[in-house]
Order: sequence, then C-alpha cells, then structure tokens
Amino acid sequence: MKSPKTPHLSSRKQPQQARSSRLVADILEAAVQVLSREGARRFTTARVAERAGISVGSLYQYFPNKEAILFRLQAAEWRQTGALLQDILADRGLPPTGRLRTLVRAFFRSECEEAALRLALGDAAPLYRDAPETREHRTAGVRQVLAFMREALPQTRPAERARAAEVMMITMEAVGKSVSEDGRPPADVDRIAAVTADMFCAYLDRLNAA
Amino acid sequence: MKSPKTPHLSSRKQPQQARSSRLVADILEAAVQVLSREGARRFTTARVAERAGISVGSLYQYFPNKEAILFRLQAAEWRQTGALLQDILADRGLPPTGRLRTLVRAFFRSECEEAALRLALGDAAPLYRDAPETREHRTAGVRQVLAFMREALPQTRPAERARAAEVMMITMEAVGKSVSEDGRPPADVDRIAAVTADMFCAYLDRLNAA
Amino acid sequence: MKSPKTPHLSSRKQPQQARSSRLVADILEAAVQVLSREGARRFTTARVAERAGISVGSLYQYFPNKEAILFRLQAAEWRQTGALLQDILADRGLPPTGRLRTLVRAFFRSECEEAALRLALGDAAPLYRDAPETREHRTAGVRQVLAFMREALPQTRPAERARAAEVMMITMEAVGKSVSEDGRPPADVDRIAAVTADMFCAYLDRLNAA
Amino acid sequence: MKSPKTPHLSSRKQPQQARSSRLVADILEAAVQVLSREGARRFTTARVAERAGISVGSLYQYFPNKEAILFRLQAAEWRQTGALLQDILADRGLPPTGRLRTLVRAFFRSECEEAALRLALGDAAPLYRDAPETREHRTAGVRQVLAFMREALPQTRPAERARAAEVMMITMEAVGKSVSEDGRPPADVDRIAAVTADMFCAYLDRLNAA
DNA sequence: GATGAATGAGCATTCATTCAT
DNA sequence: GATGAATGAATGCTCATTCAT
Repeated sequence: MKSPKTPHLSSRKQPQQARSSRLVADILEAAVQVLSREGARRFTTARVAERAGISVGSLYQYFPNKEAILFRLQAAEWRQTGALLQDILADRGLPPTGRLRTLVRAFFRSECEEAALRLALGDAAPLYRDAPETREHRTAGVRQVLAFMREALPQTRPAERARAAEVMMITMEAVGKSVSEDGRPPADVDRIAAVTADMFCAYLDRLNAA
Repeated sequence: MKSPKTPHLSSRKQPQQARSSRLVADILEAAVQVLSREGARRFTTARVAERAGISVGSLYQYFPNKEAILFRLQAAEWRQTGALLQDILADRGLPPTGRLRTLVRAFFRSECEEAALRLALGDAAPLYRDAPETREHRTAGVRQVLAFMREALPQTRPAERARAAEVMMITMEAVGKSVSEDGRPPADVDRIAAVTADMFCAYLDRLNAA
Repeated sequence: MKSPKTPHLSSRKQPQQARSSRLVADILEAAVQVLSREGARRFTTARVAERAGISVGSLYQYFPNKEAILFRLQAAEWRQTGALLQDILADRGLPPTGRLRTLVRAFFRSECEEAALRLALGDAAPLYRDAPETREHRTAGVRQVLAFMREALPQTRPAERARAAEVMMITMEAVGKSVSEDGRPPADVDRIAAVTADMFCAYLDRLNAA
Repeated sequence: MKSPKTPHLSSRKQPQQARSSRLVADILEAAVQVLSREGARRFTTARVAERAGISVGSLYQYFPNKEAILFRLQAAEWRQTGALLQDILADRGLPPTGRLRTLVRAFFRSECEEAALRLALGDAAPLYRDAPETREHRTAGVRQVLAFMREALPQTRPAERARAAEVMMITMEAVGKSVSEDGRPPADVDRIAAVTADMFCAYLDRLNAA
C-alpha cells in the first residue's frame, strides 16, 4: 500500500488564551454532534464549522486538517478509558478479579453511551490510524493493564504477562465495541461484561496456578 | 444518525458462462490489488476497472455498485473463516481445547496473510455494514462456535454457553485483526495466538468445573 | 443553438414479414409500458428491449435509434387524432358547432386515457421534434380542420380561415394536454371541454356574422 | 410512473451582498446562453459554470442543484408574464376587449424574443415541473386573469368564469409558445395574435350576452 | 484574527450504440 | 438474424483546503 499521507494532528496553535480554549472546545463539541447525528461519511469540516458557529477558516486555525479533529475526539476517548483503568485497576481495596469485573462492566457501559459517536469515530479511524500519536495512546492502555498485572500475576514471567495484558486489553475493547454497536439492552450488556470478565479471571487464576 | 442508504449487494447477473465467471474473477482480483496497494480511500470503480483491464461500464454489468464488490471480497473472507471453523472445530480427533488452540493459531496466521487487504476491507466496512447479508454472515460464525461449545461445555446452561461462544468469536476476530495490523513476525503471532487460546481454554475449563 | 443531430426516424427495414411486424409491435408495446411506468427520463433502449423480451441488438435492427421509437409512438397518437378529426369533423349529420363540441370532448377524453404515457411522450418531444416527419404530421391535423372550416366558414377569407384553423387546433391540443396532466375527474374534463368548444363556436359564429 | 425526486429549488444562500448578487446574475446569464445556444440536453452545470467563468463548486454555492437554475429562469419568465398581465389587464383606460387584444399581442411578441431560450426551458420543464413552486406560479397567472374576468364578465357565474379564465390562460400560453417555436416573421405573429384575441373576445361577448 | 467565497479534482453511475460471435 | 457484452464519454455533485479581504 502506498504510504498514506499522515498529516500533523497536533493543534496548530496552543490555546493559551481562554478564548482559544473555548473555540477549540466548541469545535470539538460540534464535531461530536456532527459525527453522532450525520455519521462518518457526512462528517465534513464545513458542517463542523457551521454547527460550531464559526467559519471554516477559523476552524483551520485551530486544527491543521479534518483528521486532527477526529484524532482529538479519539484522544479524549482514550483519556477516558485511561482514567477508568486507573481508577479501577489501581484500587487496592478490591481483589484483582473484583477489579477486573468492575472494569469490564464500567467499560462496556461507557462504550454504550454515545454508541453512535463511537461507531462513527471507528468508521473514521482510517483517517487518523497512521498518526504516530495513535500508537502511543494505544500502548498507554496496555501499560496500565500491565501495572495491574504485575500485582495480579506476581509469579508469571514478564513476557507472558505482557502478552496477557495486551490480549486482555484488545479483547475488552473489541467486545465492548461489538456490544455497543449491537444496541443491546443494558441488562444484556452487563451479562456479556460478566462473561468477558469471567474469562479474564479464569485466565488469571490459571496463570497464577501455573 | 441518518440511516445510510444500503444498496443491493447481490450480483447483477449470474456468471453462468465461463467468460462471465472469468470476468467477475478478474474484477475481484483487481479489487484486491487496488485495495491492498492503494487503500480503502482510493478504492474506486474506475481504478478497479482499469486494473482489471475493462471499462467501467463492463464492471457495472457484473456488480450493481461499488459496495457489492467489497461485499463479495468480505464474503470470501467470511467463507474462509467458516471453512476454518468447520474443519478444525468439528474435528473429533482432537480434544476441544486442542481444537481451540489449533483454530486460533490457524486463524491468526490466515489473518496475517494479506494483512493490507484485510485492513483496507475493514476500513471499507461502513459501506457494507448495514447490508442484511452482513448480519447473516456474522451470525453464521457464532453458530459454528456454538455447535462446538455444545460438545465442549455439555453441562453449561445454553444461555451462558451462547454468550461464551459470542464473546470468544468476537475476541478471536478482534485480537486476530489487531495482531495482523501490527505486522508482527510470525513467531510473535503464534505466541499471541497461544495466549488467546490459553485464555479460552481456561475459561472453558472453569465453566466445565462449575 | 447548435443544429442538433436529427437522425433518421424511419424504420431501418420494412417489416414485410409477419415476424418482423410482430417484433416491431412488441417493441412499441414495450416502449409504451416503459414510458408510462418509468417516465421519459428512464426510457432507455435497454429497458425497452428487456421488456419486449428481445436483445438490444434486435431492437436496433428495427429502429435506427431511440428517437425513432418515440417518434413511432407519437405518430400513432397523431394518427389517432387524425382519425378522430376525420370521423367527427366530416360527419355532415351534425351542424358544424355540434361537431366541434363532440370533437373537443372526445379529444379531451382520449387525452386523459394513458395520461402518463402522453406526459412522458411530451417530455421526450425534444428528441424527435426536429425530425422532418414531425412537421408533416402536425400540418396534417391542421389540413383536416381546414377542410372542416371551409364548410363551417364558407364566407371567410382563406387566409383568415387558415389562421383560425391553426389557432383552434393548437388550442385544442394544448388545453387537452394541460387538462390531462392535471389528472382531473372526468366530469371536470368534460366541463372544460365544453368551455373550450363554446369558445370555438362563439368565434365561428362571429366570423360567419362578419 | 415512479415519482421523480424533486429537490429543493430555492437558493442556497441569500445574495445579500452585491458581490453575490452579481455572481448569481452571472450564473443565470450564463445559463441563458448555454440553454439558448446548446439546448436543454447539453445544459450541464459544468458548462454553465465554465461560461460564467467560475468553478462548478462556486455555482453550487449559489444553487443547490441544476434544476434550481432552470427554475430561476422559468420564474423570471413567469414574473414577466405576470407583470404583463398586471399592466395590461388592469388598465381601466381600455375596454376589456381592447385589453385582451393588447395583451395577446404583447405576450406573443415577448414569447418570440429569445425563442430558443424559451424552447429549451420548455424542454427542461420535466426537471422542475413537479416542484411545489411551479404550481403556485402557474395559478398566479390564472388569478390575475380571473380578476380581469370579474370585470369583463360581471354577470357570469363564478365557476364558469373560472373555467373560462383557465382555458384562456392556457390557450394564450400554448398558442404563444407554438408561434414562437415556428420562427414566423413578426407580421405573421401579430396576425395570429389578432386571431387568438378575436376568439377570446367573441367568447367574452357571448358569455356577456347570455 | 476572522471570514467564507472559490477552487477543481474526484467520484459513482448511466446509457446509446456497436460488433464479434 | 440474433445476441448481449463492451465501451467510455458524460453527468451531477462534494469537499478539503486556501487566501484575498
């Protein structure tokens, strides 16, 4: 495949002033609405600018291109997931398996909120996937799970632990996404979360037993 | 979100004659090349026709629209996966866990072949996702795993078994896709396949123990 | 305006054999259906051939191009109108004004049958309007009215009579077309026919009085 | 017949600024030229834009689609006719029959100006015929004639008056169009206008006598 | 800084007609 | 004679991005 042009995704200017910050927030908010209501295919800079109540020109002063907007949205999702992982996995008040169950349920539920947005963001993934920032964000999640794993699997060899962390992270995201796309009722979602968590726990237990 | 128009994906004419069959095959072959080398975004009917050495008009004599071509490609993938599931999961010569390990490894390896094509096909998914045929194909996979699960988890309640089947199917596909996208070396791929299969086996064992 | 290419509209071959005649009739019948059901914009040779149950190639053996088919259809309409004019206007059993009233009513009713076809044929008029045959057909109608006028307006000067004939012919066709497009109920159609005929009669009477 | 898609015909943006106004005027002017010189069939957005000296994109900033351009042109014609009707029919300085004669002559002459444009516009009618705006414009003309008729036919029953107005309006437009298409010399046109007006007057007189 | 008009390549799809079989 | 596959120019319309004001 031809190397796709991977443009700069970082903001063109740092919104040091309150005014700029506000504008960027407005644009992102507008982007979320356009994405949710119109879908990835109809996500255009003109529409985002219009909904944000600004001109396209202004939009381009804060984002170097369309991809950058999507990337920022995705980054926010990643941050959210990161916070979730942090809050739940690092909570020593619960046994590891308990945390896992809590995490998966919370993650699935959060995925089901704004399902339309997340679906559209997924559809737009090709536009920002090749950005260098993307990889970094994705590994951050694995790092957090890894930290948890060191606690949950103290005896396991690091390499194996790393692979387990990665597989679990990918699995949680994929199943969560699939579940959110199906538009299932909340009870159903929780049940599938339980199954997924059960699978994780069974695996952790076995690794520990080994 | 507005409901996207989901056009007919079935072939415009049945390639009953050898000549037509050949032409359809040429088009699909050209489509694979365009998709792999240029990516989903540059996948256009004109480019496919050109690479196939025919006119756009001819292309449209065999496929009602662009989505139909992609769908045919995806259907081939699904068929392949279906065959894999059938061949491996139904093989009573191996214990269930053995079959699972074999399956995951085979599936991951096959995913890594033509990774670029699969990636691009995934990127194009929004174009055919809403077609009725898509859902059908997806449930077919779950059905096959389910049949296996009835053998592997004879004691488990059907509802739980169904959820387990679904989660495992989604997991296998998601992790496989993730692995193929990363462009890892074969040995690495096999290792991750082993981890994923281990997770599945641990879960099956626990369900059987329960 | 650029001189539009005005192709041959006459049949490519004389259907001397019964087989050919039948084929031409089939094609025209199919053309009527396509025009009525799909409209002028979707009137394509492929669709006509398909509905006629023959190949496009065969269609082109009997009609040199698409316009020719439309022209044949229009010619049939003209023939029908001609027959109507002949039957009614030449009927010496009724006074001229009586014949006029009868004619207009009959013409309007006939226009309202197959309104969709006539509308579509009108939409397609640009395709055959410039053909030499068209002018000939149109003057034929005026000639018939003229013959009637010589009887109805024996005293009027020929030039004036000719103009009156032409205006009345155009008027009848235009009002008839307008009425048929509106999809009015039959009673309404008859009332408008009566008004139109009244207008014609008042005019004839005045010319005679002069 | 399938219902043809009837898109928005209203302007995409209000040309509040002089610049925009000028652009819209340029586009319409270019459209007139393309229509007159190339005919309805070759009337394409690309050609209009090229002749207007702008890009297609710009054209689409002022008109939502091709039909809208045609509709604007047709609306201008309607406005012109409306003004003519207003100026002449409401002029109490002349007796009703005098006004009718004046109107028909003026209308026919105006039809003969830019005959090619009017012909092409008529050919393009199917593209905007089904728009809601079209019906409104057409009834406006009848309303004006109706107002005149109340003065000219004070004794006649309203229903009959309405039908007479409609028939006369349709007749005037149809005969005018027919005359303009024939490319007759001006003296000829005036003679046919006189005949048409005579017919109208004879009819009005008879209705009044009744 | 902000605007939004302008650009024009690019896309999916149609269709009249031909001609090798 | 009949077929129908093949052609490819043509069409309406979109949209990311720029830049003059």
